[in-house]
Amino acid sequence: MSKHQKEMALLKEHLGKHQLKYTRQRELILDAFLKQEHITAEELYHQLSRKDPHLGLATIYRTLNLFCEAGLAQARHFGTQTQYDNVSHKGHHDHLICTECGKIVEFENCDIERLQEEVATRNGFIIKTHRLELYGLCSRCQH
Amino acid sequence: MSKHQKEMALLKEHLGKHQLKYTRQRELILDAFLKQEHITAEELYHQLSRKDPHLGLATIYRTLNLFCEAGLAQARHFGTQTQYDNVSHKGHHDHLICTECGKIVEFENCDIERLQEEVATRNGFIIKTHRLELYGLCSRCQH
DNA sequence: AAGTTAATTGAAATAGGTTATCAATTTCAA
DNA sequence: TTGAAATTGATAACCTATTTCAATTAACTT
Repeated sequence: MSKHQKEMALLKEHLGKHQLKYTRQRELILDAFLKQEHITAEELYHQLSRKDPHLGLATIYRTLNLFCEAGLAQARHFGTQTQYDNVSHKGHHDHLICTECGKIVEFENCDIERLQEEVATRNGFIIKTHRLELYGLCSRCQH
Repeated sequence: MSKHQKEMALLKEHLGKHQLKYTRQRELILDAFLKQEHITAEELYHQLSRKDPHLGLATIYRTLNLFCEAGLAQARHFGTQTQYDNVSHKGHHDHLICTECGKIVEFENCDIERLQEEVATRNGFIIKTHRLELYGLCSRCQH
């Protein structure tokens, strides 16, 4: 009895619609992925290589991209790497970043998100995800 | 007599503070960069290779990164490439990006910016710059 | 239950964008 | 003008992500 019934059902639905197969690897990767809020392919690869040393990195990438198409994950390019966000973890958060010391504070602001929706609607867009980063100096670095 | 006195002054100030030198290449790249609203290193390379065939791609990358440090440019990762935004282009603008066709709509929203300031203040930060990107589907790609 | 077909996998090669290396050149201060 | 230090161009190296391909596996058929 898996903990992720809903997500697994979603995945199976997507697989069925596209003549894709439900494999041991996809199940393994799904379980590991859903425990995270966001993760890179590389990190997931290392986590899983303990359980199954033969699982290839290419399979991780292929499967994470599959999750994106199935609506379970969302890719976000952050620096040089791609973060795969777990969509079922609804608390999306934004970042305050100190350019001096690198400190990162996460925050969430409903008012900002509402205004974002307004802007999108006004331009005919439907937002699937977003990124907001505020760069500046934290209290300790202001001198 | 360059058109970009202000930006050039900013660059020279940064160079002076960091024991860096003002070179012919940096001047060339600055002039070309400031004519754009945003551009990739590759694109800039091709534009400039007509004027100066010996200008190397590595120099473009180095210089664009320098501009980021000097506060003239801002890097934005889109897909596999990096867009360098011209900060001096009137009023900072944010982006609505279609994940399907790549269409980019620029917008500005004072209310969002005000809320950002509030969040920063609440966390003891002083914002120097920010980045807001909304990803989704444009009106034409919603089917 | 065995056979068939098409999707999937792992390993390695490849791709694409960006950065590091290094000898030669250029800037800038003395 | 000279000399130390930064910069450049060419290319190699790097890193992340995708493609290739033969072997394997899932799922449908009989």
